[in-house]
Amino acid sequence: MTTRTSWADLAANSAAENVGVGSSSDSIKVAGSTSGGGRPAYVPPHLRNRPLSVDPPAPTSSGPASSNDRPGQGGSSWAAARNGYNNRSGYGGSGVRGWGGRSGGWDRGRDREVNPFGNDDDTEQAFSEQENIGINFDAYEDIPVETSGDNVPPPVNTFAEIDLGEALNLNIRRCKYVKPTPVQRYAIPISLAGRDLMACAQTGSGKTAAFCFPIISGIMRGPVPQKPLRARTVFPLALMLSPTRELSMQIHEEARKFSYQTGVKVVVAYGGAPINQQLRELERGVDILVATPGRLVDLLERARVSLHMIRYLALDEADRMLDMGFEPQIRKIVEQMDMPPPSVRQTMLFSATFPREIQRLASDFLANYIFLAVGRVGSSTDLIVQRVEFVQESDKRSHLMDLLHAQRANASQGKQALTLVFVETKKGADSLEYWLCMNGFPATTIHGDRSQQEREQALRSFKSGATPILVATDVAARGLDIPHVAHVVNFDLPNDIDDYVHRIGRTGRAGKTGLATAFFNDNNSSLAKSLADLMQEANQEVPAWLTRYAARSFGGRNRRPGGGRFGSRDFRRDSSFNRGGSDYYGGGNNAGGYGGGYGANVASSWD
DNA sequence: AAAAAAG
Repeated sequence: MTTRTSWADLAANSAAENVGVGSSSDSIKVAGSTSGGGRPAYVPPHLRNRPLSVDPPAPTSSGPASSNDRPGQGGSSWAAARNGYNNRSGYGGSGVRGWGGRSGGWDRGRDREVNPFGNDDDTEQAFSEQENIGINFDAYEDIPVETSGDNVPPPVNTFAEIDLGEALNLNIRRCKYVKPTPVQRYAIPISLAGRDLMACAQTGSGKTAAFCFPIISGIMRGPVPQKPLRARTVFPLALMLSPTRELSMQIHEEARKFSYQTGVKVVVAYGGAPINQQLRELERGVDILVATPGRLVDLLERARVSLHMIRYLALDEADRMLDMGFEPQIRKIVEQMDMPPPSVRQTMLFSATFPREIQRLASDFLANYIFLAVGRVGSSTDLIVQRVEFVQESDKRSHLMDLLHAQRANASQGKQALTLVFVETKKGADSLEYWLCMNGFPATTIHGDRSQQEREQALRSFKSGATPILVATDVAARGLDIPHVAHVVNFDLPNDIDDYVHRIGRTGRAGKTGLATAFFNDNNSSLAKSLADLMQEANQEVPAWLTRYAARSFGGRNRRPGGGRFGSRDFRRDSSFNRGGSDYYGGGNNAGGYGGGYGANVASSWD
């Protein structure tokens, strides 16, 4: 019963820190102010753009100041939309783009760029009173970083050292990014140098910005492309692929912020949504296309999109994109359509975990690439308390109920903290959701059998706190940034430790503590070893019974030969990489840039 | 074996 008590406490604490669930905000962000005196907390950069005050970002000297830049408030034009090298005209059949020189407030027509920062103010203000999360950049100093490859460009320490262009710099300020994160410090100079990149890094640490900034900047500086004239076919210059629709939407939203008033047009295309609207967006011109593979293939086969002019290719969650299910599709897009070869385009792959086999596949897409692994001090994982409980299948529901009751009992302000429950199957998700609702716990569910509308509605309803419990399959495991998730429950454990890592990474974000509870039973014995190792490395309490399980079970794919390590080592440095060995992860024992304290599976909350 | 991704 002691464990039960500690659960309740943990859940309550986690809940207490996460009660700031807004009533209607879809994008909750944290204060970018100084620490409240607590222990240093890591705040992902994309969560830092919460205004410090009601005032808009300080205008720069480059243009006349305006008190606000929201649409409908008149023709503010303080961001230099045309800044020297950016004189791109509307190609792709869209006519002239009119963002820069708009005249008045009446022209909210098709060429009016909606301010992606505009809608945040009201909701953000409400949160600024409740939260005071600090950004601890000192923690970065200790982060182990490994680079390999020829002539690796040196990292930078500030955005000022990088010449990204004035419009982009302005957006960086609007996002309240003060200083580049480690992955940005390394990846941006590498990308600006035109090099291909394979990077291990977490989404939450500014990964999206790390590949967006150089791409946007490169497009702005690059020559205005002479695109082939082909009716109804568009020729994007950059392609960003991701494994789920929601993640593509998220990347699109981020990229829109970064490219605001740069003249660079970002369009998203994914399945499950009416294609006609996406086609219309494309026809209005596209520089950066964010897409999921299926819809993109559709567009390519209809010849509505051509990859002929692609200069930049970015794969997010690259290890997922190249796993068994996705690989043929990705290969088709990258190798069998009209995309320029690796030596002509610039390719960037990002993922938290890079299994050796995936690295091998990925290297087909790259030319003389640089491998980058940005580690993280162990303390970051301390933000997530991991618990494992032995629960038989038949007891799972009542066990979950106990957890939820404890959370509810301890919830402050009557506001239930957000709980994300992962299950193995879509059917299981529906059935658990139904059961929870029947038992008085407002829940919703997200999985691949639901319509896209239902999926998006579920996510909104969860984020807003209307249904503070979200039952999800692995569709929600990767990359999604859902603020205020206090508790991740692995109702069914995944078969792959990497999936576990991605799942628990949905909590413990934005410097908040998070709790991750896993239900373990005989069905999960193959995961025992890797789970125990992972928890051990993250300084978590490993139950004795789990250690016993780990000792006697062999976990197939999850086993890490040679003691295993976090999969962030360049497989090219492995002398055995061309022998076709069966190692899942590249690797020897701590042979690389990571010291001893950074061993197996410390990937933890990485995306 | 399941999930995701086109319709």
